[in-house]
Amino acid sequence: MAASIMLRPVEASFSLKEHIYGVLRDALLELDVYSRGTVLKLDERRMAEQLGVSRTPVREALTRLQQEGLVTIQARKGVFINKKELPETLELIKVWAALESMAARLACEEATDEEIEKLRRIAAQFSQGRAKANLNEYSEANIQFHGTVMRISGCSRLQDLGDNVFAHLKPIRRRAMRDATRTDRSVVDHMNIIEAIECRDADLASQLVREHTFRLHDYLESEWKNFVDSGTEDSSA
Amino acid sequence: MAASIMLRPVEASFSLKEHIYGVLRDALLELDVYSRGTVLKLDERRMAEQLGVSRTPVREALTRLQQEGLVTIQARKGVFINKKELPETLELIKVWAALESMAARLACEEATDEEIEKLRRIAAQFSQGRAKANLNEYSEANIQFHGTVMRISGCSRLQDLGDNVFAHLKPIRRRAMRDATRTDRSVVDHMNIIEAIECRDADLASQLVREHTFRLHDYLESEWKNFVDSGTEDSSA
DNA sequence: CCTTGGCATCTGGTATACCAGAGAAGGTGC
DNA sequence: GCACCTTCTCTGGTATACCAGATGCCAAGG
Repeated sequence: MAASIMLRPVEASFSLKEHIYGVLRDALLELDVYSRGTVLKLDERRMAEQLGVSRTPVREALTRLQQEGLVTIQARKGVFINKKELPETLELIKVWAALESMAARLACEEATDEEIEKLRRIAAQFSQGRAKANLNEYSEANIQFHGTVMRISGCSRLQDLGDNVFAHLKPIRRRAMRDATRTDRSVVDHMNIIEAIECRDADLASQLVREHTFRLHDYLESEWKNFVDSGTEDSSA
Repeated sequence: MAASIMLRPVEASFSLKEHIYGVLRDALLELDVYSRGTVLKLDERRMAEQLGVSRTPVREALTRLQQEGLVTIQARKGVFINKKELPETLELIKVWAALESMAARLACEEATDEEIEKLRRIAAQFSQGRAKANLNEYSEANIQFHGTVMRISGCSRLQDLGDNVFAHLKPIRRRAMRDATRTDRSVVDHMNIIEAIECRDADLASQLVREHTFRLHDYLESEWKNFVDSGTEDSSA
């Protein structure tokens, strides 16, 4: 006792391996792999040195990153950042559509009135006008919206996988956000989705989410060239 | 020039880490975690010794296995096999339903006539009667069927995730296979799914696959107690 | 100038040593 | 006999040393 100062327990089971995994992952997801000149090769030793740790935790992190699809490790060659080209990106979107449309379906059964209210609140943060005015804010609300749908589904596995896919698409979403036409459409979509969930219309909610996501799919399919910096002649095979 | 003998490249980059990952994964998936008395704790050192390698490749494999959800690594405690209880299993099935119903939808657009023919051939391997007569054979064809639908979708990411989920459900499927009533129903379902794909009816195909998968969901929900050996008092929280 | 063989070097893979937390076992004092 | 404290051991985490394949440079030979 004695004075009984409050000490919050040190973050339980902190480990370098975990920490470094997070750092690398964030860095990779934030990295603009589409601009020219981005270095695609990583160096275990250099990274370990920069982080002030040995190679071991770095390697464990890289192994996980590889399994997650962010990098490719080639024996005695090196670690390479997986540059996402159009086909991979479109596949990710399809997976995302699969997961979130199922989440919306489940949400129709599981959602409480409070949860639906929360969705409304998130969506209400941006009218069509405000969305265009403050893209960052809108982007944040957008992420929250989709995350909330996933959570309401009550299926944590669905949510985890969805978050993962979502993270991979983050750089893309950031770039796609600029298009004002899409923003408007997106706001309307969200409202319709909420209504479908409120009506407990699982088929409709599922369909709306799927169509909403596929709009991003089709948009990218036609506008991809504007996403990679002009003049990139990298795509060989 | 000059004779030009054909030489196939030696097996590309074999590594212990990869091999051990496969071995452990297969062992874990094959392991009957539902019977009493199954040891849930693993020992890095013992495993490394048994496999005749150092701890390093074993640890890398375990890290990947953890990310995959098969084991949980607790610092200074041990590595534990993740015993799948009913809730987790039901979540897996929902994810599976999400992935495969999307795959069926995509298959309606992508499938060539040959691919549909292949589906028919797989399904034709077992009539309702033969399915019951030879469960192993039916099981194999069943796996092939679902795998083929995923592949036809043309979305490799969908396929990979699906395979992974499918693998986790393998022990469950094996046990659920015994129920003759379900077998009959399953055969009919598959035929209907093929027809929907052939008619390019994406909504229908998607719906049929989803309902087919959810039949397993509901079945487990009601029959789970018969899957774990009677008398297991393990489920605490 | 082009080919070719060898060497220097870079990179991930593997083995091993050591660390510290967690838990159980056993001893000690009441 | 019971509670508490010490200590011992087991476990994963981390650092480090060494290995072998992959690559590229460079020089010798045609």
